[in-house]
Amino acid sequence: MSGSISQDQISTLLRRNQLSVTEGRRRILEVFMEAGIALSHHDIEEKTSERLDRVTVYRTLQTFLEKGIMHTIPTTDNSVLYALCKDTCGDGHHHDDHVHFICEICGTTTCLDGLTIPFITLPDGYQVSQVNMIVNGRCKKCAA
Amino acid sequence: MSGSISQDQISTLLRRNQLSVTEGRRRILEVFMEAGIALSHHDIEEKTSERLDRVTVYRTLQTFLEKGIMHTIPTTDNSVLYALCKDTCGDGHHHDDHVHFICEICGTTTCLDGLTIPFITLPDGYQVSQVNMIVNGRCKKCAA
DNA sequence: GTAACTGCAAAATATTTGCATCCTT
DNA sequence: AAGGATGCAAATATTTTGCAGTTAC
Repeated sequence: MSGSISQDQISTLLRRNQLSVTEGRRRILEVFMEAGIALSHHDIEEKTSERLDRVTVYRTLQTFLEKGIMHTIPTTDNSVLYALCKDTCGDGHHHDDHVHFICEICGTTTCLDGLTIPFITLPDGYQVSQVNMIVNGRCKKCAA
Repeated sequence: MSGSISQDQISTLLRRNQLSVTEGRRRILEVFMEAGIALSHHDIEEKTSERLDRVTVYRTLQTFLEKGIMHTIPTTDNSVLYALCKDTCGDGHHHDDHVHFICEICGTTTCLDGLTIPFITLPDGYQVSQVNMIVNGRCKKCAA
């Protein structure tokens, strides 16, 4: 399972974001890549507790959010999930507009940055600077 | 200021949602109607501290979220705001799709339920059941 | 070697729960 | 009168901070 995750990929992602490669950062990225879905802070703590202190998890996630490597996604039950954005991993850049797709069956979260957010017509005089969409539904696998 | 907020309006909203009219619920709705913007839990506590216990604020907000009278809105700094949805106040119904507009200048939050969320094209086979949009920008007043 | 990351301990905050009392209908 | 809402006290949980030791480059 973790064999499919390349350490090179992780190192590259970190370096592209001007971050040193450390145990905490590597481990947290591994967890996200293995999971493939958005995780709560609690989930992450659980999956890293053998190797990382809770405080390191807080600080690392904070760093990742600031760098735009991860994003937070609100849930309907009023909690927050952390998601690794795939295309961000690729190019190390942070985009302003985001579409997150969350599968209601398997929980898979996909960051659809490639998707163009359609123009919406707002009341007269309103100016849009940033749009975030959260799309809930069923992913390809679970739709059938 | 609070003179412009009708107690009738508040009572009606509560009754439409099968909720009894109590001090805590009335006071919290007043605060939101006076403010006109989305508020953090901390804001709400502050504005009600003279009359309500902190625990009542927690329980009342929870109730309002369950009834769909209010919604939570994630912010870019990873915290959560509570917003009273205007059209929900009107008809007492909860809609699945939501568009929230947040003015980056004055903080005014508008729940644009009347707005039709445009169809977005997702990867093959994906099914959409609910969409939430958060639009950041400048409201009419602040755009000029 | 130096700057930055990490773990530990502890403080500060935030949230939940139990229960007795009061209010709404 | 009865069920539910509220306040208070206290238990939990969450998040932040300071500092000393360790690691990455």
